[in-house]
Amino acid sequence: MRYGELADLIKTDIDRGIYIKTGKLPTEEKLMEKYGVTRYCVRHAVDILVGAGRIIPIQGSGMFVRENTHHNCIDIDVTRDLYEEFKNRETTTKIVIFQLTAADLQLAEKMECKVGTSVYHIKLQRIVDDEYLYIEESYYNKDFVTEITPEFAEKSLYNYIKNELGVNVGFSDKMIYCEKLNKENSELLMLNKDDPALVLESSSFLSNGQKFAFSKKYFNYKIAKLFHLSSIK
Amino acid sequence: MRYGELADLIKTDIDRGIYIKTGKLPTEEKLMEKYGVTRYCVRHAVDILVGAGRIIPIQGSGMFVRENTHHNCIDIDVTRDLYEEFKNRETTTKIVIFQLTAADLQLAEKMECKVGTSVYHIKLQRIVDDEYLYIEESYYNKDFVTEITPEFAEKSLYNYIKNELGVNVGFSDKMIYCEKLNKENSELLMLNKDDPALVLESSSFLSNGQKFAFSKKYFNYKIAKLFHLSSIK
DNA sequence: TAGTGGTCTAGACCACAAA
DNA sequence: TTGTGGTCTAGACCACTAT
Repeated sequence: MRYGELADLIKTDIDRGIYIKTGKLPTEEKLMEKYGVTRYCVRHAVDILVGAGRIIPIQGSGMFVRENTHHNCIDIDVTRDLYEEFKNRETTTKIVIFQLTAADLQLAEKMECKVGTSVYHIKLQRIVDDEYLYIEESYYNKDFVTEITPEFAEKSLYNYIKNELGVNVGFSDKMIYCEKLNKENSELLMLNKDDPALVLESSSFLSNGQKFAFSKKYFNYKIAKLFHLSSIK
Repeated sequence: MRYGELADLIKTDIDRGIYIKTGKLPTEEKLMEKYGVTRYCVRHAVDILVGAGRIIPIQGSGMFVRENTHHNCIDIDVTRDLYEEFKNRETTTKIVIFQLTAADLQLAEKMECKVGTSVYHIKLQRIVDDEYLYIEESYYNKDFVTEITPEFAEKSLYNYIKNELGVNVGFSDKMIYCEKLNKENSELLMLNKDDPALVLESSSFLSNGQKFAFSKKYFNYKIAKLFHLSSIK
């Protein structure tokens, strides 16, 4: 078994709550026995969950599980695929803009591509549990993301791009700030002009470093909270 | 050499720009030779920088360096010690509140401590390059953070707590959202009431899981941007 | 002192990218 | 095909926690 798979198994167990009583994982040795793997595999699997903030290992004491107490909050690292994140909730998507355009100077700069490159431009509203949670305006370089349809844009574009189009997603930069809503966007969020918005800008790159997407999400400041867990060295 | 030390060395080299020409690190083998360490050490050191988003390793191709293009932005993971982050810039701190109080019910809940526990309560303004960048209101459980003085509160409390008091800092939770400023805080940021604020709430825990600090930073929405780099598995 | 996680060695072979 | 990073083995010993 690969350590990535083991990490998924352990994460599933944690989410199922089977370690809630003790508050900690079995020892490394017991995990080795339980899954029939070597220590290498166990440690690397655990490392993944440590990086995600789900496990706090304490030398000499054990590997403590952090139950996720942040309900109704959005993990910064999953904002790439909020459709998936909200799959167990009542989610509606309304597409406001869906078009293929040629990049002008400004867009070309933002997308790090040549002027004139074909770029998908999508804008949508996401309503979760009857609340207007966020609006998203995104751009995809057609050289890499060759074919998008509105049907997929409504759902998980990330999954589609990665699995159907076989795009090699590598890494992403995120920027978080706050600004006053303009009239148009405020109406799309059922808020008032000049109300605050939590803005999350995201640039996505292929594993070879080429930028293939840029998106800007405007979260409803009344309900949206992002969270981020981290261990400190 | 420990892999943590090696990570620091490599990071320093990256920051000094010695890999700017090639855009990538030497191969693992060359790093092994250069520093006289084993592959274990090199890989673990690199892992740390990969986790921090500074290196993108591509199998078969090399370890590419991501130059940090986010000037004037604040890495989410360094918000624990912004004094250190801004040490090369003109930074002024004004303390608004500095007191030792007994936790009431509300504060006890926030600090996950007993009612009546002694808690430091500090509120300050941070002015960077003549701009009112943020205000911070923080609470420290005196059971763990035994002695704080205003002099240290003005500077790097994180360093002081970790190195002078020997507190075993383990991990932290962060929550990011957006709200309208009240009158008092808006004045401390030289903004207007009901202007937006980017809020970063942070809970800090000892490595044994006990909560020792809670803080809330209100960033000036006109100038503050947070960023976060991540690789995607 | 016993048990737990952390660091490290010295290898082997695999998977992927570029030439 | 070659060079690169990724996965893995089978150990050893260290550092810290709890008792």
